[in-house]
Amino acid sequence: MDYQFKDIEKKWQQFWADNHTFKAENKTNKPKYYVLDMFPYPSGAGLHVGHPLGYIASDIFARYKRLKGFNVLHPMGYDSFGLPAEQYAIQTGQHPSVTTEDNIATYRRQLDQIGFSFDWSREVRTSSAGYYKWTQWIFMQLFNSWYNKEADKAISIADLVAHFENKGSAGINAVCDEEILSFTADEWKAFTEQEQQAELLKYRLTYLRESTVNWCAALGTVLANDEVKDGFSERGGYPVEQKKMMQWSMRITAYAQRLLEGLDTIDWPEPLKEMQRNWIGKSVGASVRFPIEQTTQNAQLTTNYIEVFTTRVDTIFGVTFVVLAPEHELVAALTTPEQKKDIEEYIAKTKKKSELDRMADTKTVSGAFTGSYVLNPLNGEKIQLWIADYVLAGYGTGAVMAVPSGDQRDYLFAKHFNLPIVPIIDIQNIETEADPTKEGTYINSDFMNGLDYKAGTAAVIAKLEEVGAGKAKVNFRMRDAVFGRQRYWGEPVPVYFKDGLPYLIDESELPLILPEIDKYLPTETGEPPLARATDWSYKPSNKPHPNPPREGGLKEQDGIYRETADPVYYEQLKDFSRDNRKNPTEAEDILWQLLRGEKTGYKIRRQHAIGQFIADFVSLKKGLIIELDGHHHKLNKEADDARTEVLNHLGFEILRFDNDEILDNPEKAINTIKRKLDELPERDKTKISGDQDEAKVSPSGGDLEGADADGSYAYELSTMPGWAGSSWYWYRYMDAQNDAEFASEEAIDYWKAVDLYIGGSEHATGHLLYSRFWNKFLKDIGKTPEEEPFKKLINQGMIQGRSNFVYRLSDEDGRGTNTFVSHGLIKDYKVSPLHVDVNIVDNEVLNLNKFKAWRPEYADAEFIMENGKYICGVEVEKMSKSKYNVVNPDDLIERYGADTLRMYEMFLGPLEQSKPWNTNGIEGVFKFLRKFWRLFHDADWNFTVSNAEPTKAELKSLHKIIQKVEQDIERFSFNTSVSSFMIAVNELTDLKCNKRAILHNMVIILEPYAPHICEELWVLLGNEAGTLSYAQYPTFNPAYLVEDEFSYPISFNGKMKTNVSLSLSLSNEEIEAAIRSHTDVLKYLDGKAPKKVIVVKGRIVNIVV
RNA sequence: GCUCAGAUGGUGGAACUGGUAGACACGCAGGACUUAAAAUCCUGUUCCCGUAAACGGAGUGCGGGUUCGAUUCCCGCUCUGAGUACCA
Repeated sequence: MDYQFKDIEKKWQQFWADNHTFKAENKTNKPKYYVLDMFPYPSGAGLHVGHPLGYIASDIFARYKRLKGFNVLHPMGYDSFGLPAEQYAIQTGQHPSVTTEDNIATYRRQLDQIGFSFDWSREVRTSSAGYYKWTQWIFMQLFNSWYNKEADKAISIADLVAHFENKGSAGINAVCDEEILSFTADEWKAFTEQEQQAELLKYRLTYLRESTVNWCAALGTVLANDEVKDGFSERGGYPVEQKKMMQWSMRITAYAQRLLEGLDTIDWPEPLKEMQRNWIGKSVGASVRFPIEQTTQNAQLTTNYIEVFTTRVDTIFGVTFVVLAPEHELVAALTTPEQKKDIEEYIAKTKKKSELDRMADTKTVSGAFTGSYVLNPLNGEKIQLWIADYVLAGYGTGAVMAVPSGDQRDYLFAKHFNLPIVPIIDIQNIETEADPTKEGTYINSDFMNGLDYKAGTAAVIAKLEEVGAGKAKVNFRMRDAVFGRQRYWGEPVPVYFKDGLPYLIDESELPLILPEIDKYLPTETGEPPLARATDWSYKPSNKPHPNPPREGGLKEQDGIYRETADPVYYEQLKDFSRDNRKNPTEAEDILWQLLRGEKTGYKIRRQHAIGQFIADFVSLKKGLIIELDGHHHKLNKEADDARTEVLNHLGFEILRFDNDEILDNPEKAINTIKRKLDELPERDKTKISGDQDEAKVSPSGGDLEGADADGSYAYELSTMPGWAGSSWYWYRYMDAQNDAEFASEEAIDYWKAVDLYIGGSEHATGHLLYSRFWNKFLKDIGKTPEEEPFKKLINQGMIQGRSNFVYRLSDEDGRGTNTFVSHGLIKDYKVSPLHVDVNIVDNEVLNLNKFKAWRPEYADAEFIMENGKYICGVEVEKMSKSKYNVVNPDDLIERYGADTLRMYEMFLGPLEQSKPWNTNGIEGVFKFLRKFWRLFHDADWNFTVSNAEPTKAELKSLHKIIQKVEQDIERFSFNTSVSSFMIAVNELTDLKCNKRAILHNMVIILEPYAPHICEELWVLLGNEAGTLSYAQYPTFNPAYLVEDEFSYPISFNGKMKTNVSLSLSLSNEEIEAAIRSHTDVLKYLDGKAPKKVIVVKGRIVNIVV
């Protein structure tokens, strides 16, 4: 039979699933190997061709390791808490768990048909209670721990309490908040419970504190730094502002040094390590205290010095002014009455500057003088105290000592405000700019004069310590990570409040189940969505948990729909409408072009907020809503029906269209709409209270301050951030069903750490850093054995989209015609480019019939072609629906099969390289698999293999590929191994080889790449089904590759001219003699004598003339 | 600005420690089979000169250098992509 990939692939996928072929055991006598993929967030769009790239690579590696005799753990799961499902819930009322469930089903179907060897019995979902129980549990361990600098590890908070009770705060060296108290054991015991808890909170590894956060009003939540791009949220692009809020934080800074050092012990791509190093941002320097001058001291001051951090403490005698950040807490107290106006104006100006302006404008020098002075701690010199926005409140101490001779920003500042510039190094050149050099010796520097950088720095630090004005210090750029957001779809934080202080719930109460709520937005007073929960008010008692697990389904759906929106909700809704308008779907856009303005005779608005909903299109006058059901709506019919009912109540008529109806025949839809509009009477507006556009909006921004103070609720309302669940999931795979522990000790001890982790570099400073942090913590508390969780990491490159264009001819008035010009001819015509679906273009040649069928208005399209073909234009862009360049793996599998897709994705280029997707070469891989299939079959497609002894040439081909593929897999060069397979099969085809001895081994080594076809052939060869995955990998035997002769390339002055075949047994002298007298060589020498002959045995001969 | 990665035919890419540049595949051109198309197979395909072959010349972003020999190592530059950004 011909190669029937569809039947074969279906058959074996079923077989693997039925027989649990890839189930990993937690204990065997085989060596273990753990291959991990970054688990996906199951988005509504499903997989595109770029997603599986890394999964295919890891699958090849996992299968290869199995064949090499390893017990392989290769699991998959879903990072299923997150914003998109929640956004969708807000807009539609659909419960995020339902959306998530649907999306996971799609992912699973798509993953299954690619033939991955995942052990699905270990699947995890971060949003399932059985999983987040342990995320909450880890949170509790962090809450119960503090970081002991002495031991350089996390220790139980109980030990800290014991120490306080015995010795007070003396002798504790902890990573903790700045403003800890000093007390004796007796004083500690005299503290109230509340005072003790407040003090302990300053030490805990997860703690509450007021911090400046990135608040995104549109999303109603706090975002992590890596979720904010240029002052806008990464997801959705909404504006983000800085805001103070009580927030859960994780003391990741306690681990800064270990996170930095650990990088040297792991096999990760250098750029990725570099990103983490920069993110951690270690700088070694000193902190120095500048006493505040007597005359400017006043009663409001809480200290009598300004502390700065510097990496160039050696330049202290070059300090000519000190600068505070405008937000520095001492600014007000240090401003003299004469300068008050200046300073206040400057601060006001700075505040107004948006994040964006500040970034765009790094050149303008600005600042203001406080009127106060500080003293140089080493020579008592009087120094002006300024404020300026180039000093950041969030880094170091929010104050710098300015050395204009050595720092360019200080230099510009000094020039601008006419402050002194003092050179301090003899060879410094400060004519036009600062000179940060460390060469030379010091001048104008008191006791340092004549010393060099190294000696000078040591001397200054010694002196500062002697006078108590400073000490050596290491500073990190990394901040503690915010660990909470005011959202619904995440892990509830297992904490309740007493007297305004957090306490853990009892461990036996875990999991603390996410409660049901009626809608997914902050409350009117700005509290997080969890405040809406009516069946959830956690009380720390022995009563049964008040929040039993949800039974699923949409039973309470009706409750979601109210006829009027509350003002906060409505304001949010309008934000979403705005965003929706910017990103219309294809069908929406087509319809909008036909409806916009008053083309129908009535004013139509699109993406307009009504009640609790956003209508796709609406005529407010006639009360007609036009809804377009995209793909996702189909999953959602119940919810849509319910909202139709509510809208009817409000006096609206609803027309619903399928996406395809619009795409296929927009004219028909328009006619239906027009008829309806004419038919309908004017809407009865009394049914809805007030016009929605004029709804009063509460000014609340969702501030949480004091939320617990009035006792209105006693439980934590924020949920954990997206990175919580993904910071430990690789341990759950080791023992996914365990209900007593996050994973058993035996399982963790067996699998230890991930041997190979494959995923994108976009997680460099998020997931990959937080995971290392939690891993170190889990090790500290004795739960896991390894300091680093991911031994080796490979970044797969991003797959970009590759768009195709057609060129529509314009008429004299510049309007588009229905004629299209081929790409090579566009310079001769007036045309406008239009995206065309890449799936109807083959090697840049447009399929004319498919194009005519693509859109009804192109049915009569005419073409100006070149050489009888219509050639499309090409551009590399992001893969996106609106650019019609999304290539879906489903379509390719339908046409070529999973084995071809797997091999083609690898053949595309080096795994780590980003590249545009291009389907052009896929035929070549498909042909290769057919050719491979044909080796086992005769001309009539009958399975025929010979038991004859293989020839020397056949064995050579085989062993060449065995060696090559092994080398390639070990260095993750999958593209070259695919090429080698093609070479091997081409050679064996030329040799007409159908020997069992050869083909048996070929099937084994190809299995990781193309498992389905190999399983089929394996059984045809007479082996037992299912044994291939664990077959004996063939051993490379170099004896088969030994040659007696080598065809030496002969080059003259490095230019290759000819070849001479010689025996490999000859010595260098014999080779040289043979070459010198060879007729071909003599011909090239043309009578001249060679100056020198270089012989590299088995490689090359070079003749210098 | 800083840090990192990269630049090779019409295209994706190969050349692993300095040793025959362009493997493998796509595309293209020509041919076989066929009434025809598809499929399949064969041949050619870096560029320039040349009808073709032989032969010759140029050639791995640009300019230099080291070397018998450089896509590979060194110096300087250009461009592209990614990360980061007043970090004291």
